[in-house]
Amino acid sequence: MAEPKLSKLELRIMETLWRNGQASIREMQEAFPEKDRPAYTTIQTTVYRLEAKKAVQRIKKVGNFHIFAAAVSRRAAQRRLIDDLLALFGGRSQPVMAHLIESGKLTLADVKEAEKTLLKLERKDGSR
Amino acid sequence: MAEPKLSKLELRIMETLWRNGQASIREMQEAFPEKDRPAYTTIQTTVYRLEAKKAVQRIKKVGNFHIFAAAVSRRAAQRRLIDDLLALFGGRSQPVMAHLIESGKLTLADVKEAEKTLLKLERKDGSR
DNA sequence: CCATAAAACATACATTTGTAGTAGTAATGC
DNA sequence: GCATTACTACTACAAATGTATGTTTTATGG
Repeated sequence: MAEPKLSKLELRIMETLWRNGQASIREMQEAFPEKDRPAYTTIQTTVYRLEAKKAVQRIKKVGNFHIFAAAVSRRAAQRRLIDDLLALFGGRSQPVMAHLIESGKLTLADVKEAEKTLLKLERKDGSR
Repeated sequence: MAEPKLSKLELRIMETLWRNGQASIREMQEAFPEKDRPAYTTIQTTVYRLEAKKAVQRIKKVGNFHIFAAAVSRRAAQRRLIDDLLALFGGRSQPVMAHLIESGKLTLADVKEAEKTLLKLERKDGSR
């Protein structure tokens, strides 16, 4: 259970923690757009679940409210997401790339950047 | 509801249909590795749900069993998956690429290929 | 024809996720 | 010091998903 799987809503909540470093339930709630903002208790329940999954932790109490912080990094969480998706594609990246291009979400700049990173990696680490 | 969202198990079942063109429940079930193969009725229930979602349809009856075929293409289903994932990243591909590289799943060849495709697209379609 | 085997169909149930209400408790404003 | 407000803790519930059992129907082999 290295990286717990996080749901959509859980991820949206984590985003506030990742961005701010820490936050109260109220702050996490208010980070949602006024239109279509879940109830306070909805966020609360979800944060409790995140806590049960060890994805967040309480770091202190200020006044009568608790302050939470992420216990898993954005990187790790995102990595988990992508690995899960990739598994559905039999671990192959190529179809994923193809779809990204198709939907116009992948720019040439993105690709150039990736290429640069890959070349750099290859130089340092032939073992891939 | 252009493209229904398909769950992990549903996708694994669809895979058989996409690959074979058509299949009976029994065939879909037997496509799973003997080790860790869901019960016949599990597949059946899931196929029925796929039918309710209009992702598969019965095309004929042979003997006492039905033959099903996919009613959504693999491409469309995969596209939906990736769009959903991308939404979690604010629609940006870059983080996805970064993670693919990090996990060693994206080869330089994949990137070169993507680049070629992109360049070709750009020439034909400046509106992107 | 009819017993049997296979498949269909209906139903059930646990877990996860999104959603929220309610009751109790703790700060805070005077 | 106490009313009001804000937050916590507990509970509830529906939809989606994975999983399966029980019951009925349909072919099929003799």
